[in-house]
Amino acid sequence: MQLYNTLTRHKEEFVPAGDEVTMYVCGLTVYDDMHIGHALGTITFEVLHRYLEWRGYKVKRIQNFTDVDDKIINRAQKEEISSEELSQSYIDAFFDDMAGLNVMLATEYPRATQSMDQIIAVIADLIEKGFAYESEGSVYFDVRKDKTYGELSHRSLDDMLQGTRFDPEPGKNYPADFALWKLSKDGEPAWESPWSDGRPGWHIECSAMAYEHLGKVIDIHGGGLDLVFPHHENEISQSKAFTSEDTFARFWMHNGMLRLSGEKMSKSIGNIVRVHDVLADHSSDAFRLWIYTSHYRSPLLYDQQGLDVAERAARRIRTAIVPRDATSDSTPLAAGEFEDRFIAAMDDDMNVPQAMAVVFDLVRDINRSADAGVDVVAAQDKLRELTSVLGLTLEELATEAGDLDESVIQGLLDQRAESRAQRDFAAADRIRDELQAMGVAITDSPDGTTWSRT
RNA sequence: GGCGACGUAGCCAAGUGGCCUAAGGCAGAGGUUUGCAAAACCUCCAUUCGGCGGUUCGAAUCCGCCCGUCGCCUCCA
Repeated sequence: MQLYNTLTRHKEEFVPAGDEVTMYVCGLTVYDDMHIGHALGTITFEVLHRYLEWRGYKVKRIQNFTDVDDKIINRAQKEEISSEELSQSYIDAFFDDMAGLNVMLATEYPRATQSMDQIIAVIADLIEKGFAYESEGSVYFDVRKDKTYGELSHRSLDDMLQGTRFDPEPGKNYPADFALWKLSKDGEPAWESPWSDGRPGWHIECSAMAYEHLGKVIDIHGGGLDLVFPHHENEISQSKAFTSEDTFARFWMHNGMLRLSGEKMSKSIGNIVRVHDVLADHSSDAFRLWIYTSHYRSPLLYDQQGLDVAERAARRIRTAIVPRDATSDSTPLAAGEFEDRFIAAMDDDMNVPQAMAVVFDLVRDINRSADAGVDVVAAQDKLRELTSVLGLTLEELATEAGDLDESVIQGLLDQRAESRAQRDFAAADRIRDELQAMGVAITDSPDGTTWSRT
């Protein structure tokens, strides 16, 4: 499988270093609801996980929660609850959204606050090795000690300093140095350390947790494109300093940003669409199919209509797995060619849009063959298999009809069948409209009438 | 200012030197089927890939310039 590696800016053949694929994905800072940009990134790496497993690899995927951070502290103070309560409530919400999106969970979800011993040990080691220094109760990483600093974002320290958005902190020896440990003010969450009662900087938790759960060198490190600099750059630097290895992650993968009205969807800009809101009137399949129209490294523009379009596309796939009777003796439809094409697409840097094109080609072939009476059972099984690799459920969106008494629907259907038998089509159509208004779509066929939720 | 990405049909979007007279989804047109629908199936729907030059036997794909959009440059998925 070829994967694009941000480090080398090329697609490279991916082979795990050991028996299982080790994957670390930067997760959320839990101070607010999850928005669909977070879902885009999460699903990108979840699909990679599903695909690698389907191809026979064992995968260990770790996704962290940043549950100590200035924004969490501020928000908790505003709501007059503890930081723990606040972050826990958003972690709970996160798992609700994961279930709603049919996301296969990661192997583990470590939290910064539960990895404090490990974080402090790494920082102490970095000081001992001379890569970090203490200053006024805080600890900073000395980026000038790392001659390869900038290798991921492909820029030199000089380039970075030209950015001029540096707000030099008094304790730093050098503006580009970053905090490993921060002294906490009164009333802020704090952990005991050799340097002060404080809390970890943002970057160190990922290195410490990756090391703790996956080892010194990991196969794949993932996250959003906006994390390349400084977050992942700093992770590489401090991790290499700590482990003395010449690399931290063999592959760095970054997904494109979700945009809303031209701008990146971001909590700080405030142009947010919550996962929860999208799932209120769209199936997870529709959300995924919408995402799957574009490649994971491309930016994606939020589009309400795009979700509606995807809903119809989802229905098209669901229709193709409805059981069909074979009435012909001809050879059953084989799906091997489609599977080969699916694999070829996915092996090319997870080209999910291409893989979806294959899926839709299979859908057409199933419908065509089934109409001709050909046995499509095996092909339908293959369709289910391939779509499940992409996390599709092929289940209908539960709507108000879900709360309806099915006997009521059946009663109306019986009435309509009676009307049709008497060729009173006006009455039959009235009942059909009535059902439609309830969210029930009906389909007549020679074998009778079936219904589904819309 | 520095680094980088993108611009393909009405919309979304794949394709990055010949298999492209360019996937797939949605929308649209005609047809089959149906009491009528819906769904499904068949046919059609970009001689063309932001613009202008260049390299090449050959370019949507490589190079240059221009126009437009976006990301990162210590909050960010």
